[in-house]
Amino acid sequence: MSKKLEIPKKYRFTKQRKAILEVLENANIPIHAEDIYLMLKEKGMDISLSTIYRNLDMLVKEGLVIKSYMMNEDKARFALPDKKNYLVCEKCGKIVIIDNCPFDKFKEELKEVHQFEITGHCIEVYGICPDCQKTNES
Amino acid sequence: MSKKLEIPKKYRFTKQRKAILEVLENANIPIHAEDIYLMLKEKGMDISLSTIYRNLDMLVKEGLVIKSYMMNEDKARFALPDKKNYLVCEKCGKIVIIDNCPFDKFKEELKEVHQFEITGHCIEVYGICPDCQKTNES
DNA sequence: CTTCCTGCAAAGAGTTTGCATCAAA
DNA sequence: TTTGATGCAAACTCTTTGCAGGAAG
Repeated sequence: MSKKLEIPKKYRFTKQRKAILEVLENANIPIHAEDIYLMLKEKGMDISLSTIYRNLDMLVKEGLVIKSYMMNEDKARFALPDKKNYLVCEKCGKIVIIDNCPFDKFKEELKEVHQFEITGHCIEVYGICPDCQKTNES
Repeated sequence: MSKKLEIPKKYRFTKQRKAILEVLENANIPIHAEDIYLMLKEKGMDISLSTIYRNLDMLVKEGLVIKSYMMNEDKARFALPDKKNYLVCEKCGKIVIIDNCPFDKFKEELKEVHQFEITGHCIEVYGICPDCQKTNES
């Protein structure tokens, strides 16, 4: 489905970069820079947060990674492009990825109305997840 | 179209709050806290940034204002709910509000697939605006 | 070898908080 | 009056940057 992530040849293939990419590939929701840091620390890797930020910046610049912020959170989340559309439960914070995003029709309409040449999008939807609908305690 | 903004009665109606709301009502795109600060300063009002942040927090908590972050920007933007869906030009940064968001059909589909009770959404679309399409200099 | 990358520590930027004062109600 | 709201300055958190040492090619 999603093509394998490749670091452009103009960058060196260091073990830190490799590790960061692996974490992103295994994550199934957008995660924080610090999550990556902690996961790698836990695996016994000695990496610094600034290395993670520097590499995430590079990946975002290259279009390989999507950076986003969730409502009422003030730290960035990072994910591979196929995880950029998500549902968030307002009660428990659970995140569910929306795949097969039916956004393309919408995109056509937008293109005509605003004459923008559309290059990308990011959709964030809020709601109450099935579990939280059951437990009706605020 | 959009209903008049009302501060819930449990809060006092101070001149600072009134001023902040006015700025948000007059803004036609999501703006930064500092934009509000500068606009009010310019009008001769003596207000502090922390008051602005405190009031924006309150407004967001009350659901009267939407907080969002734009890609490659690390400061929050605030807007009335009718301006939460927008197009951003990747070249010049121009922001165009999407109104009559054709998102409702999509919403139904999401509801069925994920069984979330949808309460809100925020769409960010990237592209190249008509002006930047003409001037083909990177 | 050369150049890019990393880790560390310090700096920056945006946002939040404590506290005394002020002003709605 | 009473109590919530403000302004100021200091504190915080996330992110970025400078620099010297390290590793990829």
